[in-house]
Amino acid sequence: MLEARDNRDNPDNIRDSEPMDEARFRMRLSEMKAALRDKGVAITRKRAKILEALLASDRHPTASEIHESVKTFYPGTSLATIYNTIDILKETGQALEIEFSASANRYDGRIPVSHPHLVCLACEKVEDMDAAAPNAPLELDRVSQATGYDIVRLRTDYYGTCPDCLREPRADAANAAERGFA
Amino acid sequence: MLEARDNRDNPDNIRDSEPMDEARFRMRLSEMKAALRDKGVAITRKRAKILEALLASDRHPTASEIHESVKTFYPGTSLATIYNTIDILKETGQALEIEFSASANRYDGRIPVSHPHLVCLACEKVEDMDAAAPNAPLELDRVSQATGYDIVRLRTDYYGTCPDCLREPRADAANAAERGFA
DNA sequence: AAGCGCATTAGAATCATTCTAATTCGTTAA
DNA sequence: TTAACGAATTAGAATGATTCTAATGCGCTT
Repeated sequence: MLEARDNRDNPDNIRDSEPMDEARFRMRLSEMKAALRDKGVAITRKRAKILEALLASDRHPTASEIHESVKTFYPGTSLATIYNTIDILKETGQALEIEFSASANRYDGRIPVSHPHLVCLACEKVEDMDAAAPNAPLELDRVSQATGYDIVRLRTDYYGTCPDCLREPRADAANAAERGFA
Repeated sequence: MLEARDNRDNPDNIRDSEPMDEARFRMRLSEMKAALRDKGVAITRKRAKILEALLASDRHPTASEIHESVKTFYPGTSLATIYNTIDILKETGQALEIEFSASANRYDGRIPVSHPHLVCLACEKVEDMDAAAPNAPLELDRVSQATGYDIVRLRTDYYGTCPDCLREPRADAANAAERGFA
C-alpha cells in the first residue's frame, strides 16, 4: 500500500501540491493585498498577519488555526476578526472556502453507496445523479497510487439551481421547507 | 411535483433520480429492516417510521426533517432517537451521510478557485490536488444540460490517509478516534 | 409478575459560526 | 495638536447542528 512517490510513472500527472516557495509566497501575498486595497479595505497589521498565516499553512487552515497563529504576534486578537477578514477574502475571490460546516447533514437511504450529488443552492435539496459514472473503485486506486494517499472515499457534488427553483424565482426558505415532506 | 424527464436527448445518460415507486420502496425498506435485525437491533414502531421517512423523501432529508415527519405519527419523539437510528443505519451501511456539518471549514488562499482536494481522515489536513483528475469530472455545462440544473460549482474531495499518517501513525485524538478507540 | 436490557427521553454540553453593540484606532480636517 | 469621523476590532451573546448524559420506559423472557 505504501509506495514511494514517483511521478515518472504517472501518466495522469496527478499529485498533491508542494510547499510554496518564498517567491511565490510573496507574489501571492501582494496579489491578495492589492485585491483588498482595490476594494477599499485597509491592510492593517493584523490583517496582514492573517493573510500570511493563511498562505504559510500547507494544510488549509481553519479559522481557529489562523487565530492561533495570529495570536502569537497579536495576543489580543479576536476570532471575529479572523472571520471578518476571511469573509472579505471570499468576497474578493482571494480565498476558497472548503465547507465542512455549512448546514445540516443529509441522509440517503435509497442508494447508500457513494455517488455524485446535485445540490440546489436555492431550496437546499440534494438529488442523486445516477450518471454513467466513472468506475469509482478504479478511480480511487489510481488517485491512491499517484498521491501516496490511501484513498477510501470520493465525494462529488455539483452545486447550482434546480429546475424547479429556476422556474419559480420566488423560491425561499418557506418554499424549501414545504417541498418534500408529508 | 417532479416533471417527467425525457432522456432521449441525453447521450451521457446523466439524470437526477426519480421518485421511488411503491415496489422499490417496500423492497428497500425490507432490506434495511433485515440489515438491522441481522445486527440484533429491534425494529420498533418509531424506528420503522424513521426508515420510512428517510426513504419517502426525495430530497435527502436532514435529521430534523425526519424528526418532523416522525412526530406527525409519534408526537413525543425526541431528536436523539433520530440520530441514534441514523447512526445504526450508517454503521450497517444502510444509509449514506452527505456531510455538510462535519468539522470546521478550511481555507485556501493559494489556489482560490475550485479544484480537487485530498482530505486526510487521520490528521485532518486538506491538500490540493492539482493536475487533471483521472476520469475528468463531467463538465459543468454537460451536467447542466443533462439535468436541467444551472450548475455553478463542482466539489471533488478524495478522503483517505495521507502518506505521513500511513508512515507514522500517531496516538493523538484524531488518529485514535479514526481507528475506533476512545 | 419480576427483572433484565435495550430504547427513548429531556436537557445539558460542545463546537463552529454569526450577530450585536460597544470601544478603539487611524486618518484627515481644522 | 486636536477633533471628529468612519472603519476595524472586541467580548460576549445568540444560533444551529450534533453529541452526551443520566434517568426513565418498554418489551421480552421466564
